[in-house]
Amino acid sequence: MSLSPARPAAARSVAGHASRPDPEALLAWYDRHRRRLPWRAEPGRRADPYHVFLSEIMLQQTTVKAVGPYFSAFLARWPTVAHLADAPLEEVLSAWAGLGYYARARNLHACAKAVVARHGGHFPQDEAALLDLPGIGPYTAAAIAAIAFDLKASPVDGNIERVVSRLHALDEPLPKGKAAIRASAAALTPARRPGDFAQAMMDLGATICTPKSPACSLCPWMEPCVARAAGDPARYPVKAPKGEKPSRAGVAFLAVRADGAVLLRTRPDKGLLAKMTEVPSTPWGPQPEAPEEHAPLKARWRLLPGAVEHVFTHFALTLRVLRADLPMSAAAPAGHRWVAPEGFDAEALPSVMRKVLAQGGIE
DNA sequence: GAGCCGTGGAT
DNA sequence: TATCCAAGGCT
Repeated sequence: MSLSPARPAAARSVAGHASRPDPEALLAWYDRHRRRLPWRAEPGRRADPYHVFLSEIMLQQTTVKAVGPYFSAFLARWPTVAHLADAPLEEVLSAWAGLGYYARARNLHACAKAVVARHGGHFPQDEAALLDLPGIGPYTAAAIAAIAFDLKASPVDGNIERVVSRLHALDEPLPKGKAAIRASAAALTPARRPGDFAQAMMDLGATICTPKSPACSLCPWMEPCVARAAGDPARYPVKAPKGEKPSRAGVAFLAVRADGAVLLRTRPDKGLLAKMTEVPSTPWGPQPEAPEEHAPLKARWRLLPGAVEHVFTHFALTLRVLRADLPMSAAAPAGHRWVAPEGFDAEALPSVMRKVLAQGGIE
């Protein structure tokens, strides 16, 4: 790719030519408007690498608002990476329940163990070594390197993709166009305050350069922005069209014992909701299956009114719920267990299963 | 490279 | 209601 020749930072636009975006202008904006977030250090200081790591994993495809309470809870329960490494995986999964993308929780735990085993409990100050850790990909490795250690790294998340593609009017559809965006982002990154620069880019994307109707008049880079000059910044980033989302259906078996305990089991080690807790059900397929042969135990099953609707990343699920009330003498079948509602918080119950329980009036 | 992997809020 | 999307990574 070709870069425009370097010009003094103070250069102003010549007729028809936008000036080069000035990193210092963005940093000055950041110093005035930076968001206060639980995982961020005070201005002028570096954040704890463990805090940066924990927040970055939680923030993958997840909103700041959703992460807040989970971040606080994890930090209170496991104050250091060594504490997290020593925790049982089941406890980490139950603490993560509700946040989604559960492979992150399994990798978070594996990563904590690896940091202790490989690096003596300290995160390596090296992008390549960070990238080698489980659950840490190109974005997160660069983010930790930049934010925790102020190394000259260029994380590219959804915010930065948007900012950079607009800045240069890069219109090659994603994901193919990501290479050019990454190169542009790297070229923009200054040697001074690279960590603040990365966070400034993300804050800019989150608050000014938003997906729809961006607030260009408030943007420190309004003048050099090519998309803004062209009049339609919201067109960027251009994305490849996505396919249809299929539907699946199933029937869940809500067995309730006389004392209120519910029959639960743990999902398989791999695939959707791996190792999470579930209410037993038929397989989820394109067409609902006959429930009889899938019931966990013999009982008088009654169909509850309504259905549970839940949308996963790549399919939509409709779950009808059968309920049966069992006596105290009912034994849990192999692989199943009775769990009282008071014990739900200690279970790794994903949201879809909370919905199933709620359908039976249980919570 | 493309499919898999959650959830909830905004528009 | 439908669609998008939010600090992506793994296989």
